[in-house]
Amino acid sequence: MDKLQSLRGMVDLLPEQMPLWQLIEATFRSQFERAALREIRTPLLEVTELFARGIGEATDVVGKEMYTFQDRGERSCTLRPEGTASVVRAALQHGLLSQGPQRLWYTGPMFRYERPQAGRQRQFHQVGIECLGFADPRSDAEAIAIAWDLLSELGVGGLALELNSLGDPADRAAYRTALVAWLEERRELLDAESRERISTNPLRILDSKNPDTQAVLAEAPLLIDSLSDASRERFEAVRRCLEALEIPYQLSPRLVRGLDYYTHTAFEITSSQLGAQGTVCGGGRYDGLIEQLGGAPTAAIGWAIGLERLVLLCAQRDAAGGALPTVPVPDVYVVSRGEQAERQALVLSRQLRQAGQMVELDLTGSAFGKQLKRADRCGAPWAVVIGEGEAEQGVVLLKDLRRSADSPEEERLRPVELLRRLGDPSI
RNA sequence: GCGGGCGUCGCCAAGUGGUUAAGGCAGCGGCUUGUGGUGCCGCCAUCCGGGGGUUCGAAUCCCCUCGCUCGCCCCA
Repeated sequence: MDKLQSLRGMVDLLPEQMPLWQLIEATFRSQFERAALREIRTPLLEVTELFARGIGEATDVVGKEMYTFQDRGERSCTLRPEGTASVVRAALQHGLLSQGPQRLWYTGPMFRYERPQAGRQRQFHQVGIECLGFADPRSDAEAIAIAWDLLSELGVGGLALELNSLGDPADRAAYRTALVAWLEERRELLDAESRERISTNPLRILDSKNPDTQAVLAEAPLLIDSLSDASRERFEAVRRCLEALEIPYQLSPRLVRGLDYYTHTAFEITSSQLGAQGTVCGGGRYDGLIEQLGGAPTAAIGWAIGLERLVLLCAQRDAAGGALPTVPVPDVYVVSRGEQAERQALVLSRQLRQAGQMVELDLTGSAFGKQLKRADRCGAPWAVVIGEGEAEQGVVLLKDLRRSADSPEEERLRPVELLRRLGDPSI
């Protein structure tokens, strides 16, 4: 295939798909506005070090999934694989946090060099929020509620909120020690990959998909049991808030997020309707990240939703209900023939647009029959026809395309009358 | 990085060794030089993702390669 085509995992969004995307975008904008979040936009390209330091050198994302290259100034640059590190960087760089806590949201493309599959591409889109400078357990619940309500408002079904607490770094270190000791005693019972991970990333073993390993793990110590009293109380406070909000959740003691910066509350919202990549929203608290990136110690919580996955869910919902948003159809289709008429049609189209109408102007110069056929097919309710005769008389022909064949409705009007007529919704 | 499935026109799709590769949709042109939804006619892949091989002969068999797709891993 020597035809030019997009890079692997980079997909085009075609006009037909855009109405659904726009509906989703409008929905989250409105949702965020009502929650007093403010939008922030950051560059797609950042210095590599931002992600190495923020997300963690040992993570899969940093270790093997980033688009990293040298720019012409010999700087190591990386296409952002997620939004949180960039938002924190921007907040620090511009001193946003010195103005108090910040509730921020963002959306845009992210890049991860992975093997594409259902619900996963190399360039994909996320929408997310980052609440910087909020430590109260209520902020965890508030953030989760915003995600939950957004998904509910979009009507996606089959959702489940999975919740866990990772504790603070000291809790995690204590747990890690306990878990490694426990695993070492049962090394022979684990699959090969999990055995490797005992030394590299033992917490991740808990996520193993291997059924035999899972059976062994059923008895493993739980992170929850290694939590300090303070961490445990904090987690319980978050749970009480969710209960007050009547947001159902299930505890997932095995839930370990893949980015190093998470602390305390970690959660995922999954859908049974997504195939293998079932997570539509993931997030949690990252109380250490801001300090890690050079700021003062600052508590924070955030999440991200994968838009391709959300679109998939909404499309399923709509396919079932039969109400996919569609591409808008013009109000008026303008047909003309003859040099003078064609020029008048051009001018009239602009006037109609300035008056707020959606206008498609036929520029083909083909026979009236052809132009009217296109007018009909495009779905517009009205056609305006300007021929040589009309052009000379300074009138236009307004045709009602929705009339049946036996009572063709057409009317000669002066352009000013036409503008008034089409501008009036009562016709 | 590792597995499975697939690859014929913009889209859907027949064809599975034999001379010119069905059909439908969309598109374009036409059917008494200016009037639409139907209808009719015509045009629209010298070529079957690409390369090599087997064969008298391949889109149909074999090999390689690229791509798409689903899954593993990981994540949103």
